[in-house]
Amino acid sequence: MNTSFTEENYLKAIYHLNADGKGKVSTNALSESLNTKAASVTDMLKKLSDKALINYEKYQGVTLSVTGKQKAVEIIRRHRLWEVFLVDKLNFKWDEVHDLAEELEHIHSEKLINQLEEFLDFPEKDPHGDPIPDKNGILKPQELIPISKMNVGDFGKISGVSEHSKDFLQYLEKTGLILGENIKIIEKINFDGAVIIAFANKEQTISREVAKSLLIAL
Amino acid sequence: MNTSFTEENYLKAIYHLNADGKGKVSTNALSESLNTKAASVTDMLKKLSDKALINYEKYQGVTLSVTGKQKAVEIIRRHRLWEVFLVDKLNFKWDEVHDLAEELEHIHSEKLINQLEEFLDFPEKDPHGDPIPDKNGILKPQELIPISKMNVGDFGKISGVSEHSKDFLQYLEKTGLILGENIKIIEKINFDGAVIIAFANKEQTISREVAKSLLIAL
DNA sequence: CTATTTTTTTAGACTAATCTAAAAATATTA
DNA sequence: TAATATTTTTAGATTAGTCTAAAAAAATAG
Repeated sequence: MNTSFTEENYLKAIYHLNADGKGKVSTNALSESLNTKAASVTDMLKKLSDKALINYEKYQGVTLSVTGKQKAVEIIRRHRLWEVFLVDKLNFKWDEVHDLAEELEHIHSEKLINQLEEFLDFPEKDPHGDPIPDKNGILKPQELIPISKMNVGDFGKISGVSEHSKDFLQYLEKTGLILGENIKIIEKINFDGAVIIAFANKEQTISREVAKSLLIAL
Repeated sequence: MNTSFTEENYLKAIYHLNADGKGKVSTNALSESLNTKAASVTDMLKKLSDKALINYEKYQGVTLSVTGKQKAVEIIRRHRLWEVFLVDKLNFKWDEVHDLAEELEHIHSEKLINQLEEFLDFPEKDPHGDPIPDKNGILKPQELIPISKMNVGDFGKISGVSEHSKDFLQYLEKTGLILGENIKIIEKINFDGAVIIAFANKEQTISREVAKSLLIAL
Protein backbone atom coordinates (compact mmCIF):
# COMPACT_ATOMS: atom_id res chain seq x y z
CA MET A 1 0.00 0.00 0.00
CA ASN A 2 1.38 3.38 -0.97
CA THR A 3 1.75 6.31 1.35
CA SER A 4 1.39 9.89 0.20
CA PHE A 5 3.80 12.69 1.00
CA THR A 6 1.34 13.98 3.59
CA GLU A 7 0.65 10.63 5.19
CA GLU A 8 4.38 10.15 5.59
CA ASN A 9 4.71 13.46 7.36
CA TYR A 10 2.06 12.40 9.84
CA LEU A 11 3.78 9.07 10.47
CA LYS A 12 7.08 10.80 11.01
CA ALA A 13 5.54 13.35 13.36
CA ILE A 14 3.88 10.63 15.43
CA TYR A 15 7.17 8.81 15.61
CA HIS A 16 9.10 11.87 16.78
CA LEU A 17 6.44 12.90 19.30
CA ASN A 18 6.65 9.46 20.80
CA ALA A 19 10.39 8.92 20.84
CA ASP A 20 10.30 6.70 23.90
CA GLY A 21 7.61 4.50 22.37
CA LYS A 22 5.35 4.58 25.40
CA GLY A 23 2.29 6.73 25.85
CA LYS A 24 0.11 8.12 23.10
CA VAL A 25 0.31 11.14 20.88
CA SER A 26 -2.52 13.65 21.13
CA THR A 27 -4.36 15.29 18.26
CA ASN A 28 -3.29 18.72 19.46
CA ALA A 29 0.37 17.80 19.72
CA LEU A 30 0.22 16.61 16.13
CA SER A 31 -1.61 19.65 14.89
CA GLU A 32 1.00 21.87 16.47
CA SER A 33 3.95 19.93 15.18
CA LEU A 34 2.51 19.79 11.66
CA ASN A 35 1.14 23.32 11.56
CA THR A 36 -2.36 22.19 10.76
CA LYS A 37 -5.67 22.48 12.57
CA ALA A 38 -6.81 19.78 14.95
CA ALA A 39 -9.80 19.03 12.74
CA SER A 40 -7.51 18.18 9.83
CA VAL A 41 -5.49 15.91 12.05
CA THR A 42 -8.58 13.99 13.08
CA ASP A 43 -9.46 13.41 9.43
CA MET A 44 -6.03 12.12 8.63
CA LEU A 45 -5.93 9.90 11.71
CA LYS A 46 -9.07 8.16 10.48
CA LYS A 47 -7.43 7.60 7.15
CA LEU A 48 -4.20 6.26 8.60
CA SER A 49 -6.20 4.04 10.91
CA ASP A 50 -8.15 2.62 7.94
CA LYS A 51 -4.80 1.82 6.36
CA ALA A 52 -3.72 0.10 9.57
CA LEU A 53 -0.71 2.35 9.96
CA ILE A 54 -1.74 3.62 13.38
CA ASN A 55 -3.74 2.52 16.41
CA TYR A 56 -6.36 5.13 16.97
CA GLU A 57 -9.45 5.45 19.09
CA LYS A 58 -11.52 8.57 19.23
CA TYR A 59 -10.41 11.00 21.92
CA GLN A 60 -7.75 8.53 23.07
CA GLY A 61 -4.68 9.62 21.13
CA VAL A 62 -2.65 7.58 18.72
CA THR A 63 0.33 5.22 18.44
CA LEU A 64 2.05 3.75 15.41
CA SER A 65 1.20 0.20 14.37
CA VAL A 66 4.06 -2.14 13.51
CA THR A 67 3.81 -1.31 9.80
CA GLY A 68 3.39 2.37 10.59
CA LYS A 69 6.55 2.31 12.61
CA GLN A 70 8.42 0.54 9.82
CA LYS A 71 7.34 3.24 7.41
CA ALA A 72 8.34 5.99 9.84
CA VAL A 73 11.78 4.52 10.39
CA GLU A 74 12.27 4.14 6.64
CA ILE A 75 11.45 7.83 6.16
CA ILE A 76 13.89 8.77 8.90
CA ARG A 77 16.54 6.59 7.28
CA ARG A 78 16.06 8.41 4.00
CA HIS A 79 16.08 11.80 5.69
CA ARG A 80 19.33 11.19 7.53
CA LEU A 81 21.16 9.64 4.60
CA TRP A 82 20.27 12.64 2.43
CA GLU A 83 21.55 14.93 5.16
CA VAL A 84 24.87 13.13 5.14
CA PHE A 85 25.00 13.42 1.36
CA LEU A 86 24.28 17.14 1.42
CA VAL A 87 26.91 17.88 4.06
CA ASP A 88 29.64 15.42 3.06
CA LYS A 89 29.37 15.61 -0.72
CA LEU A 90 27.68 18.88 -1.59
CA ASN A 91 29.31 21.07 1.07
CA PHE A 92 26.15 22.16 2.81
CA LYS A 93 26.36 23.37 6.40
CA TRP A 94 24.70 21.18 9.02
CA ASP A 95 22.21 23.95 9.74
CA GLU A 96 21.08 24.18 6.11
CA VAL A 97 20.11 20.63 5.33
CA HIS A 98 16.97 19.92 7.30
CA ASP A 99 14.33 21.41 5.01
CA LEU A 100 15.88 19.98 1.88
CA ALA A 101 16.12 16.52 3.41
CA GLU A 102 12.47 16.93 4.34
CA GLU A 103 11.72 16.98 0.62
CA LEU A 104 14.19 14.35 -0.49
CA GLU A 105 13.00 11.87 2.13
CA HIS A 106 9.75 11.38 0.24
CA ILE A 107 11.36 9.96 -2.87
CA HIS A 108 10.39 6.29 -2.85
CA SER A 109 13.12 4.13 -4.23
CA GLU A 110 14.70 1.44 -2.19
CA LYS A 111 17.48 1.03 -4.70
CA LEU A 112 18.22 4.74 -4.65
CA ILE A 113 18.56 4.88 -0.90
CA ASN A 114 20.57 1.69 -0.60
CA GLN A 115 23.00 2.80 -3.29
CA LEU A 116 23.24 6.20 -1.67
CA GLU A 117 24.06 4.55 1.63
CA GLU A 118 26.82 2.55 0.00
CA PHE A 119 28.13 5.61 -1.82
CA LEU A 120 28.33 7.42 1.52
CA ASP A 121 30.16 4.44 2.97
CA PHE A 122 27.46 3.31 5.39
CA PRO A 123 27.45 6.26 7.77
CA GLU A 124 26.15 5.53 11.26
CA LYS A 125 25.08 9.06 12.15
CA ASP A 126 23.70 12.07 10.35
CA PRO A 127 25.36 15.50 10.60
CA HIS A 128 23.43 16.25 13.80
CA GLY A 129 24.61 13.07 15.49
CA ASP A 130 21.33 11.21 15.05
CA PRO A 131 21.73 7.50 14.26
CA ILE A 132 20.80 6.22 10.80
CA PRO A 133 18.55 3.13 10.70
CA ASP A 134 19.94 0.34 8.54
CA LYS A 135 18.23 -1.38 5.60
CA ASN A 136 16.14 -3.45 7.99
CA GLY A 137 15.07 -0.51 10.09
CA ILE A 138 17.37 -1.33 12.95
CA LEU A 139 18.52 1.71 14.90
CA LYS A 140 21.62 1.27 17.00
CA PRO A 141 20.58 2.67 20.35
CA GLN A 142 22.89 5.40 21.54
CA GLU A 143 23.40 6.48 25.12
CA LEU A 144 23.12 10.22 24.95
CA ILE A 145 22.32 12.52 27.84
CA PRO A 146 21.79 16.28 27.87
CA ILE A 147 24.47 18.41 29.49
CA SER A 148 21.83 19.51 32.00
CA LYS A 149 21.85 15.99 33.46
CA MET A 150 25.62 15.72 33.82
CA ASN A 151 27.49 16.40 37.03
CA VAL A 152 30.38 18.68 37.80
CA GLY A 153 33.62 17.01 36.73
CA ASP A 154 32.02 14.74 34.12
CA PHE A 155 33.62 14.43 30.69
CA GLY A 156 32.03 13.61 27.38
CA LYS A 157 31.85 14.24 23.66
CA ILE A 158 29.20 16.37 22.00
CA SER A 159 27.28 13.78 19.99
CA GLY A 160 23.87 15.14 19.18
CA VAL A 161 21.17 17.73 19.65
CA SER A 162 17.56 17.35 20.69
CA GLU A 163 16.57 20.66 19.15
CA HIS A 164 17.06 21.12 15.40
CA SER A 165 16.13 24.76 14.82
CA LYS A 166 18.36 26.81 12.60
CA ASP A 167 18.82 29.42 15.32
CA PHE A 168 20.14 26.85 17.74
CA LEU A 169 22.43 25.14 15.27
CA GLN A 170 23.88 28.46 14.20
CA TYR A 171 24.50 29.42 17.81
CA LEU A 172 26.40 26.17 18.32
CA GLU A 173 28.36 26.74 15.15
CA LYS A 174 29.32 30.23 16.23
CA THR A 175 30.41 29.23 19.73
CA GLY A 176 32.31 26.22 18.48
CA LEU A 177 30.10 23.67 20.23
CA ILE A 178 30.23 21.28 17.30
CA LEU A 179 29.81 17.54 17.05
CA GLY A 180 32.84 15.63 18.27
CA GLU A 181 34.07 18.34 20.61
CA ASN A 182 35.09 17.05 24.04
CA ILE A 183 33.72 18.96 26.99
CA LYS A 184 33.98 18.92 30.76
CA ILE A 185 31.47 20.22 33.29
CA ILE A 186 33.09 22.92 35.42
CA GLU A 187 30.15 24.26 37.37
CA LYS A 188 26.38 24.18 37.51
CA ILE A 189 24.50 27.30 38.52
CA ASN A 190 21.44 26.33 40.51
CA PHE A 191 19.84 29.76 40.24
CA ASP A 192 19.11 29.68 36.50
CA GLY A 193 20.23 26.23 35.36
CA ALA A 194 23.21 27.62 33.46
CA VAL A 195 26.28 25.40 33.14
CA ILE A 196 29.92 26.35 32.81
CA ILE A 197 31.77 23.96 30.57
CA ALA A 198 35.33 23.70 29.36
CA PHE A 199 36.18 22.77 25.79
CA ALA A 200 38.84 23.59 23.23
CA ASN A 201 41.03 25.13 25.96
CA LYS A 202 38.49 27.69 27.07
CA GLU A 203 35.56 28.01 29.45
CA GLN A 204 32.08 29.01 28.46
CA THR A 205 28.76 29.49 30.19
CA ILE A 206 25.74 28.02 28.45
CA SER A 207 22.11 28.63 29.38
CA ARG A 208 19.72 26.06 30.79
CA GLU A 209 18.02 25.82 27.39
CA VAL A 210 21.26 25.04 25.62
CA ALA A 211 22.30 22.58 28.34
CA LYS A 212 19.04 20.71 27.83
CA SER A 213 19.39 20.49 24.05
CA LEU A 214 23.03 19.52 23.71
CA LEU A 215 23.51 15.76 23.95
CA ILE A 216 26.69 14.10 25.16
CA ALA A 217 28.03 10.58 24.79
CA LEU A 218 29.86 9.68 27.99
CA MET B 1 5.48 32.55 -8.21
CA ASN B 2 5.72 28.90 -7.29
CA THR B 3 4.99 26.03 -9.62
CA SER B 4 3.50 22.75 -8.44
CA PHE B 5 4.77 19.32 -9.32
CA THR B 6 1.90 18.97 -11.81
CA GLU B 7 2.34 22.36 -13.40
CA GLU B 8 5.99 21.56 -13.95
CA ASN B 9 5.11 18.36 -15.72
CA TYR B 10 2.88 20.27 -18.10
CA LEU B 11 5.60 22.84 -18.82
CA LYS B 12 8.11 20.11 -19.47
CA ALA B 13 5.71 18.24 -21.76
CA ILE B 14 4.97 21.38 -23.76
CA TYR B 15 8.69 21.99 -24.10
CA HIS B 16 9.42 18.48 -25.33
CA LEU B 17 6.48 18.42 -27.74
CA ASN B 18 7.78 21.59 -29.27
CA ALA B 19 11.48 20.86 -29.45
CA ASP B 20 12.04 23.01 -32.53
CA GLY B 21 10.34 25.98 -30.89
CA LYS B 22 8.06 26.70 -33.82
CA GLY B 23 4.41 25.74 -34.14
CA LYS B 24 2.00 25.14 -31.30
CA VAL B 25 1.25 22.19 -29.07
CA SER B 26 -2.29 20.79 -29.20
CA THR B 27 -4.45 19.84 -26.26
CA ASN B 28 -4.68 16.27 -27.49
CA ALA B 29 -0.93 15.89 -27.90
CA LEU B 30 -0.51 17.01 -24.32
CA SER B 31 -3.22 14.76 -22.99
CA GLU B 32 -1.59 11.80 -24.69
CA SER B 33 1.90 12.60 -23.50
CA LEU B 34 0.73 13.20 -19.93
CA ASN B 35 -1.75 10.33 -19.77
CA THR B 36 -4.62 12.58 -18.81
CA LYS B 37 -7.90 13.45 -20.50
CA ALA B 38 -8.14 16.40 -22.84
CA ALA B 39 -10.62 18.10 -20.50
CA SER B 40 -8.06 18.08 -17.69
CA VAL B 41 -5.48 19.56 -20.00
CA THR B 42 -7.78 22.43 -20.90
CA ASP B 43 -8.26 23.21 -17.21
CA MET B 44 -4.55 23.27 -16.56
CA LEU B 45 -3.84 25.37 -19.64
CA LYS B 46 -6.14 28.04 -18.29
CA LYS B 47 -4.29 27.99 -15.01
CA LEU B 48 -0.85 28.16 -16.63
CA SER B 49 -2.10 30.96 -18.85
CA ASP B 50 -3.31 32.93 -15.82
CA LYS B 51 0.16 32.53 -14.38
CA ALA B 52 1.64 33.82 -17.65
CA LEU B 53 3.69 30.68 -18.13
CA ILE B 54 2.16 29.87 -21.51
CA ASN B 55 0.54 31.62 -24.46
CA TYR B 56 -2.85 30.09 -24.89
CA GLU B 57 -5.94 30.88 -26.91
CA LYS B 58 -8.95 28.62 -26.94
CA TYR B 59 -8.83 26.01 -29.68
CA GLN B 60 -5.52 27.44 -30.94
CA GLY B 61 -2.93 25.34 -29.14
CA VAL B 62 -0.25 26.53 -26.80
CA THR B 63 3.36 27.73 -26.66
CA LEU B 64 5.60 28.50 -23.69
CA SER B 65 6.04 32.11 -22.63
CA VAL B 66 9.54 33.34 -21.90
CA THR B 67 9.17 32.60 -18.18
CA GLY B 68 7.50 29.29 -18.94
CA LYS B 69 10.42 28.30 -21.09
CA GLN B 70 12.89 29.29 -18.38
CA LYS B 71 11.04 27.09 -15.91
CA ALA B 72 10.96 24.19 -18.35
CA VAL B 73 14.67 24.42 -19.05
CA GLU B 74 15.39 24.59 -15.32
CA ILE B 75 13.39 21.38 -14.80
CA ILE B 76 15.27 19.69 -17.62
CA ARG B 77 18.55 20.84 -16.11
CA ARG B 78 17.61 19.25 -12.81
CA HIS B 79 16.43 16.08 -14.48
CA ARG B 80 19.62 15.57 -16.45
CA LEU B 81 21.97 16.40 -13.60
CA TRP B 82 20.21 13.87 -11.38
CA GLU B 83 20.53 11.28 -14.14
CA VAL B 84 24.27 11.86 -14.26
CA PHE B 85 24.44 11.52 -10.49
CA LEU B 86 22.53 8.25 -10.51
CA VAL B 87 24.64 6.70 -13.24
CA ASP B 88 28.06 8.09 -12.36
CA LYS B 89 27.90 7.97 -8.57
CA LEU B 90 25.24 5.45 -7.62
CA ASN B 91 25.94 2.86 -10.32
CA PHE B 92 22.53 2.91 -11.93
CA LYS B 93 22.21 1.74 -15.53
CA TRP B 94 21.30 4.37 -18.09
CA ASP B 95 17.99 2.62 -18.72
CA GLU B 96 16.97 2.74 -15.05
CA VAL B 97 17.26 6.40 -14.24
CA HIS B 98 14.48 8.16 -16.08
CA ASP B 99 11.59 7.61 -13.68
CA LEU B 100 13.64 8.41 -10.61
CA ALA B 101 14.97 11.60 -12.18
CA GLU B 102 11.37 12.47 -12.96
CA GLU B 103 10.78 12.63 -9.22
CA LEU B 104 14.03 14.26 -8.22
CA GLU B 105 13.65 17.01 -10.82
CA HIS B 106 10.83 18.57 -8.79
CA ILE B 107 12.94 19.34 -5.76
CA HIS B 108 13.24 23.11 -5.77
CA SER B 109 16.60 24.23 -4.50
CA GLU B 110 18.92 26.25 -6.61
CA LYS B 111 21.77 25.67 -4.22
CA LEU B 112 21.20 21.92 -4.28
CA ILE B 113 21.34 21.71 -8.02
CA ASN B 114 24.29 24.05 -8.43
CA GLN B 115 26.31 22.18 -5.83
CA LEU B 116 25.34 18.90 -7.44
CA GLU B 117 26.54 20.20 -10.78
CA GLU B 118 29.87 21.15 -9.27
CA PHE B 119 30.14 17.80 -7.48
CA LEU B 120 29.60 16.06 -10.81
CA ASP B 121 32.28 18.28 -12.36
CA PHE B 122 30.01 20.24 -14.68
CA PRO B 123 28.92 17.48 -17.04
CA GLU B 124 27.82 18.65 -20.47
CA LYS B 125 25.59 15.72 -21.30
CA ASP B 126 23.35 13.32 -19.44
CA PRO B 127 23.74 9.52 -19.74
CA HIS B 128 21.56 9.50 -22.86
CA GLY B 129 23.67 12.11 -24.61
CA ASP B 130 21.24 14.96 -24.04
CA PRO B 131 22.87 18.31 -23.29
CA ILE B 132 22.57 19.81 -19.80
CA PRO B 133 21.50 23.45 -19.63
CA ASP B 134 23.83 25.61 -17.53
CA LYS B 135 22.89 27.77 -14.53
CA ASN B 136 21.55 30.44 -16.85
CA GLY B 137 19.47 28.06 -18.88
CA ILE B 138 21.80 28.09 -21.86
CA LEU B 139 21.79 24.86 -23.84
CA LYS B 140 24.81 24.25 -26.03
CA PRO B 141 23.26 23.35 -29.37
CA GLN B 142 24.48 20.02 -30.62
CA GLU B 143 24.54 18.85 -34.21
CA LEU B 144 23.01 15.41 -34.04
CA ILE B 145 21.44 13.53 -36.91
CA PRO B 146 19.69 10.17 -36.94
CA ILE B 147 21.47 7.27 -38.61
CA SER B 148 18.61 7.15 -41.07
CA LYS B 149 19.77 10.47 -42.54
CA MET B 150 23.41 9.47 -42.96
CA ASN B 151 24.91 8.23 -46.22
CA VAL B 152 26.89 5.13 -47.06
CA GLY B 153 30.50 5.65 -46.03
CA ASP B 154 29.77 8.31 -43.39
CA PHE B 155 31.46 8.03 -39.99
CA GLY B 156 30.25 9.30 -36.63
CA LYS B 157 29.94 8.77 -32.92
CA ILE B 158 26.78 7.61 -31.17
CA SER B 159 25.83 10.66 -29.15
CA GLY B 160 22.18 10.51 -28.26
CA VAL B 161 18.77 8.95 -28.67
CA SER B 162 15.47 10.51 -29.64
CA GLU B 163 13.48 7.70 -28.06
CA HIS B 164 13.88 7.09 -24.33
CA SER B 165 11.81 3.97 -23.70
CA LYS B 166 13.30 1.30 -21.52
CA ASP B 167 12.79 -1.32 -24.26
CA PHE B 168 14.81 0.68 -26.72
CA LEU B 169 17.61 1.51 -24.31
CA GLN B 170 17.90 -2.11 -23.26
CA TYR B 171 18.08 -3.19 -26.90
CA LEU B 172 20.95 -0.75 -27.45
CA GLU B 173 22.70 -1.96 -24.34
CA LYS B 174 22.42 -5.56 -25.41
CA THR B 175 23.69 -4.96 -28.94
CA GLY B 176 26.53 -2.76 -27.74
CA LEU B 177 25.25 0.38 -29.43
CA ILE B 178 26.21 2.59 -26.52
CA LEU B 179 27.06 6.25 -26.25
CA GLY B 180 30.51 7.09 -27.52
CA GLU B 181 30.75 4.12 -29.90
CA ASN B 182 32.09 5.04 -33.35
CA ILE B 183 30.12 3.70 -36.27
CA LYS B 184 30.32 3.68 -40.08
CA ILE B 185 27.47 3.31 -42.56
CA ILE B 186 28.07 0.22 -44.72
CA GLU B 187 24.84 -0.07 -46.62
CA LYS B 188 21.30 1.26 -46.67
CA ILE B 189 18.48 -1.07 -47.67
CA ASN B 190 15.87 0.86 -49.63
CA PHE B 191 13.26 -1.84 -49.32
CA ASP B 192 12.65 -1.55 -45.55
CA GLY B 193 14.85 1.33 -44.40
CA ALA B 194 17.23 -0.98 -42.55
CA VAL B 195 20.85 0.11 -42.28
CA ILE B 196 23.98 -1.99 -42.03
CA ILE B 197 26.56 -0.35 -39.81
CA ALA B 198 30.04 -1.27 -38.69
CA PHE B 199 31.19 -0.73 -35.11
CA ALA B 200 33.47 -2.43 -32.62
CA ASN B 201 34.98 -4.56 -35.39
CA LYS B 202 31.72 -6.13 -36.48
CA GLU B 203 28.83 -5.44 -38.78
CA GLN B 204 25.23 -5.23 -37.72
CA THR B 205 21.90 -4.60 -39.38
CA ILE B 206 19.56 -2.21 -37.58
CA SER B 207 15.92 -1.59 -38.44
CA ARG B 208 14.47 1.61 -39.81
CA GLU B 209 13.01 2.38 -36.39
CA VAL B 210 16.35 2.06 -34.65
CA ALA B 211 18.08 4.06 -37.38
CA LYS B 212 15.64 6.89 -36.81
CA SER B 213 16.09 6.95 -33.05
CA LEU B 214 19.87 6.67 -32.77
CA LEU B 215 21.56 10.06 -33.05
CA ILE B 216 25.08 10.57 -34.33
CA ALA B 217 27.52 13.45 -33.98
CA LEU B 218 29.52 13.74 -37.20
C1' DC C 1 -19.89 24.68 -49.43
C1' DT C 2 -22.58 21.70 -46.65
C1' DA C 3 -22.15 17.37 -43.82
C1' DT C 4 -19.49 14.61 -41.05
C1' DT C 5 -15.64 13.75 -38.14
C1' DT C 6 -12.29 15.20 -34.94
C1' DT C 7 -10.66 18.23 -31.50
C1' DT C 8 -11.40 21.16 -27.80
C1' DT C 9 -14.03 23.22 -24.28
C1' DT C 10 -17.73 23.53 -20.77
C1' DA C 11 -20.46 21.72 -17.06
C1' DG C 12 -20.82 19.12 -13.22
C1' DA C 13 -18.82 15.67 -10.14
C1' DC C 14 -15.04 13.23 -7.36
C1' DT C 15 -10.83 12.72 -4.12
C1' DA C 16 -7.19 14.34 -1.01
C1' DA C 17 -6.03 17.53 2.16
C1' DT C 18 -7.16 21.36 4.24
C1' DC C 19 -10.12 25.00 6.75
C1' DT C 20 -13.88 27.31 10.13
C1' DA C 21 -17.58 26.93 13.24
C1' DA C 22 -20.15 24.30 16.20
C1' DA C 23 -20.98 20.11 18.94
C1' DA C 24 -19.36 16.44 21.89
C1' DA C 25 -16.18 14.34 24.98
C1' DT C 26 -12.68 14.67 28.40
C1' DA C 27 -10.04 17.03 31.93
C1' DT C 28 -9.59 20.47 35.54
C1' DT C 29 -10.94 23.03 39.42
C1' DA C 30 -13.53 25.02 42.87
C1' DT D 1 -19.20 16.38 42.00
C1' DA D 2 -20.95 20.06 39.51
C1' DA D 3 -19.22 23.90 36.69
C1' DT D 4 -15.88 25.41 33.65
C1' DA D 5 -12.18 24.95 30.49
C1' DT D 6 -9.76 22.35 27.18
C1' DT D 7 -9.40 18.98 23.70
C1' DT D 8 -11.24 16.46 20.06
C1' DT D 9 -14.57 15.41 16.68
C1' DT D 10 -18.29 16.38 13.32
C1' DA D 11 -20.39 19.01 9.67
C1' DG D 12 -19.98 21.59 5.84
C1' DA D 13 -17.02 24.27 2.69
C1' DT D 14 -12.67 25.11 -0.24
C1' DT D 15 -8.73 24.16 -3.53
C1' DA D 16 -5.95 21.42 -6.87
C1' DG D 17 -6.16 18.11 -10.08
C1' DT D 18 -8.65 14.88 -12.16
C1' DC D 19 -12.77 12.57 -14.48
C1' DT D 20 -17.20 11.73 -17.75
C1' DA D 21 -20.66 13.37 -20.70
C1' DA D 22 -22.30 16.76 -23.55
C1' DA D 23 -21.75 21.06 -26.25
C1' DA D 24 -19.10 23.97 -29.31
C1' DA D 25 -15.51 24.90 -32.60
C1' DA D 26 -12.42 23.56 -36.19
C1' DA D 27 -10.91 20.45 -39.72
C1' DT D 28 -11.92 17.22 -43.38
C1' DA D 29 -14.49 15.08 -47.04
C1' DG D 30 -17.80 14.46 -50.32
